[in-house]
Amino acid sequence: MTDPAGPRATPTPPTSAAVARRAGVSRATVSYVLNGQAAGRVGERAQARVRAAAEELGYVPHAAARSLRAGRGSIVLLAAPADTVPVFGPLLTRFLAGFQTALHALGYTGVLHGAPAASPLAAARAWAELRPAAVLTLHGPPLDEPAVALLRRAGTAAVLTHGPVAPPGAHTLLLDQREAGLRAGAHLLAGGRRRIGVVLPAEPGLAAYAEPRLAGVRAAAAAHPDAEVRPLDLALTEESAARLAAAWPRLNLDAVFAYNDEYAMLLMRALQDAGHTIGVRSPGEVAVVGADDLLLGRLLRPRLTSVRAEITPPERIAGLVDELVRSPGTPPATHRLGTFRVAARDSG
Amino acid sequence: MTDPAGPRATPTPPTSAAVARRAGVSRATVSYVLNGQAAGRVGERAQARVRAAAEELGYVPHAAARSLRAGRGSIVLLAAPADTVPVFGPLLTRFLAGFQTALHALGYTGVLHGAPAASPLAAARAWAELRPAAVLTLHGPPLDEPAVALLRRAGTAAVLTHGPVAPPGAHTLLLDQREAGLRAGAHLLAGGRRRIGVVLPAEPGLAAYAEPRLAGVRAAAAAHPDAEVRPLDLALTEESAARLAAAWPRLNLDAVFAYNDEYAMLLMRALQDAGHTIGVRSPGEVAVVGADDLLLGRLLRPRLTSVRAEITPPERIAGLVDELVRSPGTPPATHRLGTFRVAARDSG
DNA sequence: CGCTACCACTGACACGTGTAACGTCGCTCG
DNA sequence: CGAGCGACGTTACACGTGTCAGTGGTAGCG
Repeated sequence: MTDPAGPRATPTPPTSAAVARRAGVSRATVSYVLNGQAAGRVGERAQARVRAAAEELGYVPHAAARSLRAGRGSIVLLAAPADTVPVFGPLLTRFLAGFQTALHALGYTGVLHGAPAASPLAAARAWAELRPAAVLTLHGPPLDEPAVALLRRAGTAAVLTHGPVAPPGAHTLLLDQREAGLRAGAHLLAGGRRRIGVVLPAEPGLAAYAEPRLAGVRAAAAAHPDAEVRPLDLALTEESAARLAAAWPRLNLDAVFAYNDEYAMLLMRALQDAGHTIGVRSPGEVAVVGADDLLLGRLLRPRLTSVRAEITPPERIAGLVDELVRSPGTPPATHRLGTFRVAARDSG
Repeated sequence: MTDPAGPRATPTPPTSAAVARRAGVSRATVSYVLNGQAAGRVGERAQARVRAAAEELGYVPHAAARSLRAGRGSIVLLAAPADTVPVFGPLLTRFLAGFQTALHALGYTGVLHGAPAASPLAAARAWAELRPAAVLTLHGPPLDEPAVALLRRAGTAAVLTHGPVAPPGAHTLLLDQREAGLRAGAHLLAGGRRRIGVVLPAEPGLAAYAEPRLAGVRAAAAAHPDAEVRPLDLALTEESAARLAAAWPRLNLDAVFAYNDEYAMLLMRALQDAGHTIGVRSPGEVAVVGADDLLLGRLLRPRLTSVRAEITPPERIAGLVDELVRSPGTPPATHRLGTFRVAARDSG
């Protein structure tokens, strides 16, 4: 373990004891000063000396030691199985940035960890090792019961998971995917469409989203006795889209709600290439509605109609997390993560 | 701090001492067994008892205590200023997923942290608190000298930062953006184009990439005395693209290399809407080359030509990190993160 | 002058873990 | 029979931090 090659390979980070020695005070005094507990306990001069010493040595407190002592850590873990990370859309990444900033302001360290998806329990173990103050999932398969139990047992004060309903002990972050389908379906039905295809992505991580969206469309269609809803499988490749477009005449549909703007654009282009017309002006056209309202959806012609999630401001969620961490007895509840709205354009 | 509302709010996580009590052995024995150091020290029966007890209690080691004892932590920090996180493209997120999995296999915990961008030094402080085994940046403004010094002083064994050249003490991860420009420029020149516009994104975080790409195009043009290269500003909005398209005739260009497929598509659509033709078949057409080779680039017509980065497999980078962590004396060097290649399609 | 109150600090402990050093058996060999 | 020796465990310390309980010393007050 001792490496003769390294000259002074790891020059031992400065500790609070080093700061104390340099400032000529005790270690306790250093701690009080650097944590703002010095009022009425430590004189001005001593405080100044401590601060100067800390600055000169480049002292940075050791988070591990601190959270060991404090009993609870200060890190907030945004957990995501590794294979779902690539799926992160611009919406989520934008939220993520704001969230981490907000957490920082509250004294936490927000961190994103994509564990290997092999076993969800193994992932939870890896997360539990960090003894995070809170764990949230926004994406991918939600935490299951054993995972939540493990985390709770490891002292995690707040566990929040997305999905329709969280296992016992965990709070629910609700971005009701059903609502997305409901809005899209209602929009298409109001436009006179009755035979609606719903694109289900073939990518495995996304089924958890696609199912409730499909259910939402079905719920919207229930109000119209003559409406018909049919699921369609589509992978994110040109070949897959071409296959679906080739089969289109047999399907006898007049509208599609795609899982995503990307899927929508892919399919729309394939339909156009197969000779179909996209839009809602005449009954012969195919109406297409996507989701996420990507900028690129406006580049195709006609412009893509899209269901957009309006996410709760990240500061609000950060505040919620803080609250839950500080009063860990709070009974689990459901918290809205956002709502959906249709951005109507030309395609549907 | 004591919360009367919480019944048994935090049921104190099980420690190795609890496992030891339950198994009827000492704490040291537990440690040996659970870390695989039991060969020849602990009998089979005792090992079995320890493992069973750990399982029953749901014991998970406390990473903070462990890294406190070990001196160095096991977390590998992927650092990114918060405002650059939304810019993560599919390439990087895909890399990220594989990287975290590979790190996990090597015994590290890979974690992504977007610190508030306010002060780069403050961000480095936040990172240093975690005493990570390694810190890398792939994106955004690279680490500067004080940040690297702070991290090194905090005991971080390996600091790797992207960008043309790393500050002293840090390794360089090279994804040579100049090369992207070089390839795109060479491709356009080989296709007969001579007056090349280069799109510089108005978004602030991206200047660090855009500059060297521009330089690369200039370098490619240097071989042709009659070639001309002109920078163009463009924001990622339809209005900005329309403005640029309106000014197009005055610019007298016959090709564009855009920062990104997104920028490329945006501009391409705006040019088309302004009556220009995209392609390379006739001299009157405008050749467009993007970057990143997004699937969506193939949906527009003509299909978008693109410069694609071929990123080093994440396992390789993870192995490199492990190597550097284990022999911290290694003098800083430059490591290739990938190379660029042109995916030629119809637009340029 | 005695008592209290306050100030400016310090000593010491606990948090959970890994591991080097140190027993304690039971057995074998000289 | 004692010494030596594996096999099997344990005792004890260190890591860096936060904070409770003191501890002198000085000043205020009756």
